[in-house]
Amino acid sequence: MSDPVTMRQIAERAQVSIGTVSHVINGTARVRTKLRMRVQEAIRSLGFQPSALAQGLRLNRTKMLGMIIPDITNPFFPGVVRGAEDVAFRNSYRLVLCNTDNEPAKEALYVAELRSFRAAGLLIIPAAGSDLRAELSSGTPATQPVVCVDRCPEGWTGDAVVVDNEEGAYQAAKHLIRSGHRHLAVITGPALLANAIERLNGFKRALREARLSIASEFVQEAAFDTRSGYQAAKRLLRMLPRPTAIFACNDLMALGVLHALHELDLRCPEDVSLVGFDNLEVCEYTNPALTSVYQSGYQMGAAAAGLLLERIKGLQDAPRHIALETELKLRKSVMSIANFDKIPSKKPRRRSKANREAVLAD
Amino acid sequence: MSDPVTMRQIAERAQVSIGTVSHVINGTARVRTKLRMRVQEAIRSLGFQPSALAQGLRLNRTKMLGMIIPDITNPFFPGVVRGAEDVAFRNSYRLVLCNTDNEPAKEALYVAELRSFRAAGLLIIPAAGSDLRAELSSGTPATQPVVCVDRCPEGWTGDAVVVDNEEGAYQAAKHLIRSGHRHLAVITGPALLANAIERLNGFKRALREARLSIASEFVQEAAFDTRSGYQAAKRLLRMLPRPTAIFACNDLMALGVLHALHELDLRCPEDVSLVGFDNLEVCEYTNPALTSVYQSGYQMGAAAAGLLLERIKGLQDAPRHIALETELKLRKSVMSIANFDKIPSKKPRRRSKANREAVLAD
DNA sequence: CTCAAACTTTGAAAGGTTTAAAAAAGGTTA
DNA sequence: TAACCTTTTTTAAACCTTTCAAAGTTTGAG
Repeated sequence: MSDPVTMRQIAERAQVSIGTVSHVINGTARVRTKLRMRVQEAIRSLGFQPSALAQGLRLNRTKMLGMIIPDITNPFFPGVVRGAEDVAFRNSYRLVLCNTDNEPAKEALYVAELRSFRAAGLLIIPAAGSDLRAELSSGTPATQPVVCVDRCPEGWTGDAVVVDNEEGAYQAAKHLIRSGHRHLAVITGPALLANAIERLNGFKRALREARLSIASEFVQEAAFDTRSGYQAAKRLLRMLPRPTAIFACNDLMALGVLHALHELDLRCPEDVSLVGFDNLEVCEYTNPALTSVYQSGYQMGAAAAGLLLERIKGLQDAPRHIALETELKLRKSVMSIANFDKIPSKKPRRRSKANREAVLAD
Repeated sequence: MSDPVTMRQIAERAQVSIGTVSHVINGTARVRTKLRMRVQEAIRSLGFQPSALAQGLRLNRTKMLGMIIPDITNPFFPGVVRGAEDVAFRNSYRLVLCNTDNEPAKEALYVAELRSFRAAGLLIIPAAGSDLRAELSSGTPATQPVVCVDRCPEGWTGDAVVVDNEEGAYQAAKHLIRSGHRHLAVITGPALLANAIERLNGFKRALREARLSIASEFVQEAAFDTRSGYQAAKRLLRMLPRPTAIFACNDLMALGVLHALHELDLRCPEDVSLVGFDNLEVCEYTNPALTSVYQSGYQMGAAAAGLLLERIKGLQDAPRHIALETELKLRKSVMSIANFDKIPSKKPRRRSKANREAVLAD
């Protein structure tokens, strides 16, 4: 009742050696029916569960996958984690969750620890500015495969599962341009993050193709969170001429933009159109519902875990770089220029001039 | 470079026995300065990291905490997990994350596995209808403490960290009543979940105190998710007389209500007021911004992990039942009856009669 | 009926740590 | 300097599996 059952006890009960028990359990050798039955019966009646620790020690690897992410509290990541957990679970692997808060030091700590724990493999969404290669170089990568998820650190040549950020952003910008916008602004993520850069590149490509130029102050860097998105929006909306459309490189920042717009008494999409990236659930419920570039965190996590497990099972290919597709989800936050004359006049709830300036002065 | 450094190698390098190395590392015995220095130097130069597996096997416990939750994808849970991870991390414990999807079978599996893994303790948000006591009874609870989080299974007498659901719901209902509402409806969570029951009780207490009765069909059960909240709302909004206010026992269901309202061309809060529970981030961005009962998932997770760690360190108190406070966050989704005459008339965007009926028929 | 071949089963080591007990070293006193 | 007490260091077992090599058993052919 109190202490867990070990193979030794099974062996005693079944009157066989421990080795035989192991062979029955793992099918590592033929065992005559009679003994096999006895062992199975003993296992059933005593309720044996092998010690994962002893197994790990002996085999020099566990059934644990390390999942290192910036912050589970960021609504994009739970989907990724869940996708990974689901495929891990189906293969009887488990997930150790680690939040780095984007601090390379914490990331390095976790990597070292998971290695010492003989995690079977690592799924990593690298911290901004992390030097993953250095962190990994002190061990045997052959026995502990690593797959980068969502973004790669600079110079990463290993496996990775990401999303086609460039194309997604391109589609977003193109949609705005097609809708007649000519003064586009963009709020990018941290310049250290590969996905932020790719999205910016896609955005710029669409402008280039449309022969539009972009003033450098219309490219504002923020931190992929609501607060910094809000601040960046405040900066942008103060400019003259004001951009008529903003592409926020993720939805959290788009939320910040919405907040800023509201505070400045500007209407979306009548005064400023907005497109986000990620297509979080919240997009359906914002006011107005947010047009956004869909990417499936779940699929990304699942694909990454799938690839990682293949590597664990010994797959020896060249490193793979899997880029999932995105899809622009149209909602209500973009106004077509063709409709400009239909914009209803503003409601009188407009703030007093003094008040507005106060807000702008922020 | 390739294989991890073991104590044996440290011992060789420092010209001492393995036991001495262990004593230096753990401070389990006095070691003369000279040897101690040699050992420390060896550790430094070879870069030793103890094998958590070997330690776990020897000590019969690891530095892992099992965290079992229904689904990390539900936006309330990431905060809980993060709170737990933060305090675990500060105490050099790590978290193994397990999603049960509210399936007791999956929960039981995880519990058994984490036990076999010698997790130091378990943090569990029980699945609906789980019999945790049974799952736990087959092992030695003394060595593996368990803390229930967010809700307790029926008859649970162990440690728990929850929120004062009853009071939170009471405040929500009271707010609606004070605002002049008399036809209140409630969308509850699964009747198997303690927190759902408590919230319903709080709601009913407020009604009782105000000498209001509630028709049984104004109490609709849903599953704490958006979809079922939407369906419950559809049922409610079809009734005559229609409730003038709805209390949704969590925000996800409130989102569903918002969706239903929109589809039926009813306005919130002019036609129907709405209060949610959880105060998710999304409440700020919905249309209208959602009044909701705040509870801190982060604090709950942190408190639970704190208590669990105390138990792991040997605290022997009577079981604790910690209930955190809630706070009603007022936003725009509740209309005061005093303002009823100020409601602007509906805009002409109202659907045609035929269309409306089609929607109602759903 | 014997012997070899094929198949089963067992024994023991290994994996890396902790720790109780034994051994060794160092120090003190007579 | 011997005897004795402390303090320091080492030894070896234990934790629970897996697995290789060795020992044991069965089978079938001659």
